[in-house]
Amino acid sequence: MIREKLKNLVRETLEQLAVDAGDVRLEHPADFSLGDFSTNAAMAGGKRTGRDPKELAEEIVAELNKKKDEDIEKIEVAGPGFINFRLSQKFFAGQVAEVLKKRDDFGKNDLLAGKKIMVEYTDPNPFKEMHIGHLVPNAIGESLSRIIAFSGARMERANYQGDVGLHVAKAIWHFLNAEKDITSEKDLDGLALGVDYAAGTRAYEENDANKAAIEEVNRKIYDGSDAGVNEVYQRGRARSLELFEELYERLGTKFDHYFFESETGPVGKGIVESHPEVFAESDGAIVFRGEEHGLHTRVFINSDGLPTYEAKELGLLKKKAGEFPFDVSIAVVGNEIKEYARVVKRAAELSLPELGSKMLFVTNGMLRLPSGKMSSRTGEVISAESVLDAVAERLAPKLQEARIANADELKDPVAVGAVKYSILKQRTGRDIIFDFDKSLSFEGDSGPYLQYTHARARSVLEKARGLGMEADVSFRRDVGIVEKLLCRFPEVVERAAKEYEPHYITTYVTELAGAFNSFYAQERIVDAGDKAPYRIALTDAVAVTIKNGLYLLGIAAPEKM
RNA sequence: CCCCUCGUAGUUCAACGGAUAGAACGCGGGAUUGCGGAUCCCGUAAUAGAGGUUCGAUUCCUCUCGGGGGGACCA
Repeated sequence: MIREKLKNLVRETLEQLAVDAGDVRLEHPADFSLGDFSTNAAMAGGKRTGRDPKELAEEIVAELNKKKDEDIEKIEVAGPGFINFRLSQKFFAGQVAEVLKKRDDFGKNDLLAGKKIMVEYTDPNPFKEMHIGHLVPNAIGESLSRIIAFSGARMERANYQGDVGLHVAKAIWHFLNAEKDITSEKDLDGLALGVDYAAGTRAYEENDANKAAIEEVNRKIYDGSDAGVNEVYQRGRARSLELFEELYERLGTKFDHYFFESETGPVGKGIVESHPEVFAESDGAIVFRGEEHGLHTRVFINSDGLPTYEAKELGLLKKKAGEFPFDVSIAVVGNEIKEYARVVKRAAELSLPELGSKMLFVTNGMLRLPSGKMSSRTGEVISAESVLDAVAERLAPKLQEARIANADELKDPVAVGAVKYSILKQRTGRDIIFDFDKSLSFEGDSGPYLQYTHARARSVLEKARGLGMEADVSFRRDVGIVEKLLCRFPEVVERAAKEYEPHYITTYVTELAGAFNSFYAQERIVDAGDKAPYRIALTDAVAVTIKNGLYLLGIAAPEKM
């Protein structure tokens, strides 16, 4: 890659001049007019050797100029001592050709080659409906998965679901208590979608008799002693998982592994019990003394002998490794888990040393409405599905103008894209303000903007093809921002993979789409002039890159819209 | 009280210790009636406060103020 080439060139020259500049760093100047790459080597070197940075920069440039090849047009000193590189038209034209050669593979890199990485995300609870909050880890996890795979790793997706616990008991108790019929489709769906859970929760808080009855059901779920409970449990659980699958499909996710708390609990308990040197007994519970590690103490097995979230997490880690011997295990979890996760990781490092060090948590914030948290006016939790439906509804009028026969088919891909974009446009870990009226306008900085730009480019290409015009990178215009941005895509993907941050891709694709739209407004692509073949090639390269970028965000790229 | 985290245009977000802090929405103005106007162009406006480190700080350190999360049997 050109970056490595330039870096080596600078390194070599510094060595030759006997200048110690520490770690040589190459970056892109903030302004395209300054050049394509710049290094602060002279400033760093000047400091170490006590020399004037600008003077040293001139000396380095003089030496670099002797070595430059046809990819480099100009090397110059600017500002307080930056050395700026300007690449040649020939280089950029070559890059456009490269994009067209690689097509769907453009942007792939080998940062994680040879690594096995498991990504766990979404993590809904059976017997409850997936809510608006699940959209965040789903969008982040799916995007991370694709970025990681694009960076050369063998990646597998995992989903971890809470199929046991008090929330399940509440749902089942209410279902039985209300004498609902498990063979009724309507009752079954109500159970799966959290209707009984909500009512059960109210009953639990209402009086002690209900509370005791629900706790009794909870025990029966654990020991499987009651045939009636078992049947409702099994059917309800199965129906929940089925409904989740429908939503995963709509969102564009397909998991390779499913883990359940009913399985991780016993495994986790076993791990805790077999490591008395790590865990300690306290007030009838088994805890991990986090204070000794600058953290806080947490209970792993409660005084009833049941494993808590923390112990289950250890069990999960072991089960994951059993199914897929990973080098890194990433879990996308909510911010509120952050502090627990640190304790769990430390405990895992001590009890499962070969696995604990491979644990990594990516945290995500909440999806909030501007009015407050994530519930609607009535206080009901907003379901993930209703959010997508609402966005799709908003799109309907605009899609009437779409250039495809069945505009209805576009509703979902565009709605999902709009929602995912608003989640992935910002750094992970912070709350996302989701405003139907403002932040989700489909103009400017948005998912539909990217999809529209892609469709527009495809449409131009189709027209060119209809006229029998061929792309050709050898007829070039003056290189513009579009070309310069195009060849940065692979390094953007690499950075996103290195930092586990999808938003770098979002920012980049938006910038590229903007640059292309400006280009489109200024120059006619398909015309009789001799520059048309190059412009067609450039348009194709942009379409390929936007499509790949959208893919990495988990957003569809329709041919028309 | 302790730990973590975040404070950037009116709003929602960017900025790998670097050059004039960059977009979008909003607001104001405009686009030779030519490939898709869900577009493009111009303008408007910001680093919470005070110190420190550095040639250079939105970024690192300290304190203050403000928001969010966590602090033993729920996740």
